[in-house]
Amino acid sequence: MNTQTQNAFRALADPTRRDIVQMLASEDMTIAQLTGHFDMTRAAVKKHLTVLSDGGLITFEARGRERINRLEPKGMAPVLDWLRYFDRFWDDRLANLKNAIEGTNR
Amino acid sequence: MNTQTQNAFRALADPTRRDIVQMLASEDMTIAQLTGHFDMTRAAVKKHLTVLSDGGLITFEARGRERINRLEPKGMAPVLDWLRYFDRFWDDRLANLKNAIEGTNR
DNA sequence: TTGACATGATACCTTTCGGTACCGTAAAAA
DNA sequence: TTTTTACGGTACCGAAAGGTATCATGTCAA
Repeated sequence: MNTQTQNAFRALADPTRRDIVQMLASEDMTIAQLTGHFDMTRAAVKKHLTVLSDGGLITFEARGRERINRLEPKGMAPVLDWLRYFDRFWDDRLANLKNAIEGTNR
Repeated sequence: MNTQTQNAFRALADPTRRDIVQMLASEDMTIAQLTGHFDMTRAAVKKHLTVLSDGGLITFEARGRERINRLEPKGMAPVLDWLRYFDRFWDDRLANLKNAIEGTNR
C-alpha cells in the first residue's frame, strides 16, 4: 500500500494541523511562533509538526536555536492524485477548480 | 468552525474508508457486498459507512431489507474548497490536474 | 561565564478509533 | 408459518491520538 498517501491524509485529518498548514502558507514560522496562535503547549504543537512532517507536508531547517518550519507543496501530491481518481464524479467542482487555476496563471 | 470540512477530512483519513469510496465509485453496493471485499466484520464496515455518511461523502437508501450505499460527490466540496486555498503553492500539480480535467472534458 | 531562550525528548493521562461479539428486528424464501 | 438473510444497536476491548508536565540540551546575549 501507499504509505505516503496514508500519512498525508492522516496529517490533514486534524483541524489544528490544517490551520498550521494555512499559517505556513503565509510565511515560514518557528515552533514558538506557531504556538502563539494556539491555546495549547509548545510540545503539543511540535507533535502536530511531526505528523505534518511524516505526511511530507512540511519541511524544517535548524537555524541556530530556532527551527524554521516551511510548507512543502510536493507533499500534497498524493492527496491530489487520489482525488483525481474520481474526476467523473465531481465534474462541476473540478470545473470551478480549473477556472481558479486559469485565473491565477494569467 | 466548519464541521462539514472536519467530518469530510476525518472520513478520508482511514484507508478502509478511502477504499470504500473507490468501490462505490464503480457501483452502488449494500453493506454485505462491501464487507465481502474486506477482512473484517459487517459491523466494522457499517461503522466506517456511518463515518463516511457523517462526512457527507455517501448517502444510502433502504430497499427492502437491504441498504444501498451510494457515493455523494457533493460531500467532497469542502475538501476541494480547502485545497483550493493553496493554489499558488502547488501550481505544478494543479497544472497536471488541469490537464487531466481538460482531457476528460473533451 | 552566566543566564535566558528555543527546542528535543520522555513519561503519563484521557479520549477517540478501529474492531469484535452479541442480541434484536424486519424482510424474503422455503 | 418457519427459517434464513441483511440489517441496526450496544457493550466492550486494545491501540492510537491529542494533550500536559517535566527535564535535558544547545545557543544567543549580557
